[in-house]
Amino acid sequence: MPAFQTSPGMRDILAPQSVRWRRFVDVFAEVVEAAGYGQLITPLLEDLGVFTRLGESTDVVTKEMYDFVDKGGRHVALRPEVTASVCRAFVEHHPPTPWKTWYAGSNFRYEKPQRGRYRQFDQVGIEVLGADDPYLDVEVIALGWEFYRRLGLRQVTLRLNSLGEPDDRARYVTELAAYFTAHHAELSPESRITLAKNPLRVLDSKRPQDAPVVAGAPRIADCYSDAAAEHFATVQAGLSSLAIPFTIDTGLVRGLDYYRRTTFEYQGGTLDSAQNGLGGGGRYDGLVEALGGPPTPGVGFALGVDRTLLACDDESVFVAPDGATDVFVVDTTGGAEALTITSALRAAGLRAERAFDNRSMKSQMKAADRSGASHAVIVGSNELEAGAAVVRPLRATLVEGQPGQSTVLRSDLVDHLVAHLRNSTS
RNA sequence: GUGGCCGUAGCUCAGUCGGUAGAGCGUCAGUUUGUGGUACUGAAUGUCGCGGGUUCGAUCCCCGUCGGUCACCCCA
Repeated sequence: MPAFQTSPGMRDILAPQSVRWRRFVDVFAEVVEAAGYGQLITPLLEDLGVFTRLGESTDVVTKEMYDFVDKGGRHVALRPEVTASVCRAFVEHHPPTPWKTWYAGSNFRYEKPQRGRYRQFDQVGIEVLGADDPYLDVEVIALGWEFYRRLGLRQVTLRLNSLGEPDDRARYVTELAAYFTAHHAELSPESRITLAKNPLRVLDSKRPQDAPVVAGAPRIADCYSDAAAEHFATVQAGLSSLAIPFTIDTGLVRGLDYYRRTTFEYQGGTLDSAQNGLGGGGRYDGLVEALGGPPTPGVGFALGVDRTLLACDDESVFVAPDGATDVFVVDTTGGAEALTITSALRAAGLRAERAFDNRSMKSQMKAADRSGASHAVIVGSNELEAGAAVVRPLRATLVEGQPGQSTVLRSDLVDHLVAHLRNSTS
């Protein structure tokens, strides 16, 4: 057993999985940059206060934060999400609005790890600050939808809700609290505790015991102001005009309690219900203000990389691209030839590999085969003397009695291979 | 944080009614010595998660611990 291993809920991601990981971010960047979003890179570490502004009733802030006092006496924390950092950056740099940003990176939450739930986990997301337009909500939701489509995911569903204006929401929470208090005895013990902290979250309960009470609860829709109702109607109409299917879920209450108006969540159809939330987001306000800025509306989402990748696995979609090399250089004369040949091939833009430790011809050929290279370049003592090399196709030699290999002068080798590979790939 | 299940070679797992352990895959090397996908032969690798207890003796029983997993919770 190794003396050290990764901390709970944290892990190493090796190739080829890491390749897929990077591709994932690349695809996301392609989708959102096509819509004019610019990447924002923020520190993993922020002043604790940046995150406590997220709200007192969220476990993410109150119980799950990695916080500590640094050597300078500052109370800092590893970010549990990045929306707060985006708002902090907005206040710090006051960019022109609407400010459209995207990000990708790790977040930290001290939770009990499970599959699809890690203490260090990655998210990609977008945030737009400074615009109130319902069509912006539609754009944001549509970009997430388009991203899943680009990955190849088919079984994603979109759940949508509106929490109304802050006043509506406050009024609703009061009504809800009164209702649940009246049905206190019917609630599960866990939900009673939740009720005291945040009545909205009781709607999220997955315990069967709570189902009847939750089903009879007042609806947020009845509390909408005219403005909120109109905003929500426009969002729905916009999604419909883009042919993006959604279902209204009045029980959809996002975890962080800064949301108002539109909230949404993408769910994976193949995942178990406990971990089926692929990503989600919504409209929020008050956050920029809480961080010392002017009143500024915001909207955005964050998508979990792990869960989305799990969903991709279930649908056998977005498989890791193979890092196949083009040419594998076999050198049985000591390795110096392989050094110069691979170097020249790489300079010419080809992916070239070689063997080390002066292994046997057979061993090197095996490695060449495994590398996925389409051609092997073979240099033995004969070739070395003749100033040449053997070029052997590795994938086409299945034909009986046709080795198909040729001897090429070293001076022509690179050009020969470049021409050859261009032909076979196009 | 609470509860259930699990923890044996790099990977997937078998096994010992308690006497320190195996398979497949993978890796490496060979199969008359300059050429890869199949086949054959052979080899290496495990403190049987860790600590303690019971026992003449534990990988197998008991306790604890750590890690994983599932549910709750939370959320991505």
